[in-house]
Amino acid sequence: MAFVYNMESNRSKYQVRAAGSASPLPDYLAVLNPEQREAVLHTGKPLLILAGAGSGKTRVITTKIAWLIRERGMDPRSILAVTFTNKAAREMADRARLIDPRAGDAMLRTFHSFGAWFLRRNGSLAGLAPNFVIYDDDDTVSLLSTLMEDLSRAEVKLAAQYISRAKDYFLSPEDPELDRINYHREFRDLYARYEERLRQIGNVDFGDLIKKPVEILRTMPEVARRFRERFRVILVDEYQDSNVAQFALLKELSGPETYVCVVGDDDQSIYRFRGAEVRNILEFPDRFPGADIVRLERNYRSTSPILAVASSVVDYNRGRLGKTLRAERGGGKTPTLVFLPDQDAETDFCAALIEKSAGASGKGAYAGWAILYRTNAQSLGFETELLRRRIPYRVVGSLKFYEREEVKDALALLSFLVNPRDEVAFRRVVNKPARGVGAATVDRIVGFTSPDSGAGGDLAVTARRMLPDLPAKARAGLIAFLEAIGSGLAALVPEPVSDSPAGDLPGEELGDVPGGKGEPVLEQAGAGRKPRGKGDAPKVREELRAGEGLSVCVVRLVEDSGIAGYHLSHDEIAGNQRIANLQELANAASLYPATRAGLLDFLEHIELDRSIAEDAGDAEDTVTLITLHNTKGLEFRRVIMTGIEQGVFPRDDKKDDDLEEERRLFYVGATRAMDELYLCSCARRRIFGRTMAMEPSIFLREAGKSSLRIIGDVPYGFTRQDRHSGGSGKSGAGTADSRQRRRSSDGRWQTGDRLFHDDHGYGWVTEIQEGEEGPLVQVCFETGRELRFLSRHQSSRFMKVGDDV
DNA sequence: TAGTTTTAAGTTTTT
DNA sequence: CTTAAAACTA
Repeated sequence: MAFVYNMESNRSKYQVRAAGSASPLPDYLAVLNPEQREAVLHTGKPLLILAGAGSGKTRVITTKIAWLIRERGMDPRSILAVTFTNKAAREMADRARLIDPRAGDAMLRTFHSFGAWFLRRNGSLAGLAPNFVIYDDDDTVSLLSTLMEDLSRAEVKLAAQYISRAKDYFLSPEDPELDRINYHREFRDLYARYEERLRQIGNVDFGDLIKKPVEILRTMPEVARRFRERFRVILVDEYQDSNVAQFALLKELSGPETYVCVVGDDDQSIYRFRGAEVRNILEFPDRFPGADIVRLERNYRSTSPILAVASSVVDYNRGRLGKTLRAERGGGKTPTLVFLPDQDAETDFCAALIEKSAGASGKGAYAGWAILYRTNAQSLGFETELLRRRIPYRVVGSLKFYEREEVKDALALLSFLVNPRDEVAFRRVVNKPARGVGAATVDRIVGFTSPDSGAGGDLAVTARRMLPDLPAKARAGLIAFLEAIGSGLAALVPEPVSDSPAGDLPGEELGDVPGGKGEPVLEQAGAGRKPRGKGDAPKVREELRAGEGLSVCVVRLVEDSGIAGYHLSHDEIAGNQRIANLQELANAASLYPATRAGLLDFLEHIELDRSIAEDAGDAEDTVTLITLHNTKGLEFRRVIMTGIEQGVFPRDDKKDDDLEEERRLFYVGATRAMDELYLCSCARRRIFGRTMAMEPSIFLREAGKSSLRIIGDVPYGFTRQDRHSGGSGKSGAGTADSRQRRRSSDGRWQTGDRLFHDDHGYGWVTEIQEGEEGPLVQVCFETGRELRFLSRHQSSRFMKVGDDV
């Protein structure tokens, strides 16, 4: 059987034959190195693949999928491969299909997308209707704020984070272990009430997409059995980023017969802050007894000087599985460390460097460059400078399309259409534009809508029933809203169509939705029938055009609800852009059928994949601006890491485990570079509009100055002190020293010192405590306020003044 | 209640 | 500095 395997020609040198083997290996296996091949051909026991950066991890997974189908006669549909990002899932599917087209039938999804798929089919076992909508973090906060009215938004956000973390750790409100997340009684109650409310509404949050499937699998052995029969092979990518709940899901899905293979790199674990549990990978051999480990330690991406710098930094971490990455590429340029006076000089340096190099090389040269930074906010300066020099660029990951107000409004309308129990969506749009339906009315409606009120929790039904009892103004407004919803509903083709563009496997015999999908969710009688054109739903010029499929529904909802008109009239300048965004949303919807199922599918895809389709993105010759986190899995010929200063990278509140995570982030960033690596560090930086003095990041010292070509004004003390001999894991010593120095040069604070603070005016020091984070200065201001400061953090905000002032 | 002004607060990272 | 939330006024 002939097949075509696309591969870069320079890899042909790996086309070897297996030693001692009489028959030649097929090409797609011959290109692998011995360790890679061992990983691909491994069977029978659980397998942990420790894959260093650039060691051909994706190739191994995709090849393994193809090999299982091709050589082991495995049904593609019995293979499940989970990743963490949609991009990774797509890439994996594409590459696996290149080796064998049948791989397209394997289930390749993100953890969350798999969870949603599972719940659509089996959620009813946990009391979840199949028409649930997925709440994002914003919606979660909105819902939570209705449960804790007297708290500020910031406090609600914090609570939402705790709940999200609790679910990451597979902790329910009644779990004793919940104390580890937050030991307050109130939190436990709040969490319980939130869960109850979510259940009544019939929606799920992100955490539920993992947690609920585990609960179902644990309590229903026959469901678990069915899934274990279905999926004989489970592959997990980026395993170091999995959390406790995801581990539990993996455990429940895998029986004694299941072949489990996880791939990861403990040095690239950078999502601890959102619940990733590095121990999942560290303890894999214990949790899956008899597991084999294959190490992929040959790096094909970076030249050895680059790898040396990256490894040197991450070597300072303790608690690693430990592996030695070897560069297969010899030679190469020494990475450059650039000391710059300030961030303007930094942007200028980067732009000039790229201009000089790429401008001269011509075609395709810009695409080789990437500028990396710690926080999204840092991208602004680079954008303006690149724009000024007419250097083409693209910013990865900062497209907040689905977070825009008008888009969220439209999505809320659509969500409500699908699930009229959705309180969050209802509150968001029922009085937008203002229709006289105030908070009092909304609270009344929501209050009357209990699950057993006969309306089944349906807010639209309750609202309609309450119409006669409402004041005229509110009544008229509510009618207008219900009409708009009815109008959107009328745009849907009534008969249930079960196909979806999402590529769900056809003929899914595994746990089909009970009762079918055609169940009416919203009564279509009354308001929706009313002919339009009464003037209460003004057409928004010809700005919005409905195309195919679901876009008809989107456009009609947006126009008839008055959302489009609201945004257009509200802000003349931004309005047109907002209409354009709504149009883009409608365009995206046009790919889906105008059915209830299509709408559900559309919403699910938006919730789970926020990245906007970058079809042409790969082909374009542009510089990439990207956060360090977002670079994982990517590679560039030339990489500039910027803002490598204490306080920025690492952030200065990081210590111990968090600091180690930052160090891994450095490792991830540096190992993206194939040919050239530049590290930038500024002496001054504007933070909150204030210019602050910065120190070089401790990571720069850890990189080893002898491994770097250093240019620019080297800060005092940088070259003098080299890294500690022996290279022990003692991190943070350098920071402590420098803090000490800076503090003493300012002069220590004493009780009675008078000072001036930019925001609070004059005051005097009343007390000094030695806090964990340095001296804690208590100040009494002339305004009467008493405040405490960490002198280390705030030193530039207040200054000592003499007695004469 | 809606829209405005004032104040404060915060800048990781994401499915 | 930018943005979001609280407070205020018409």
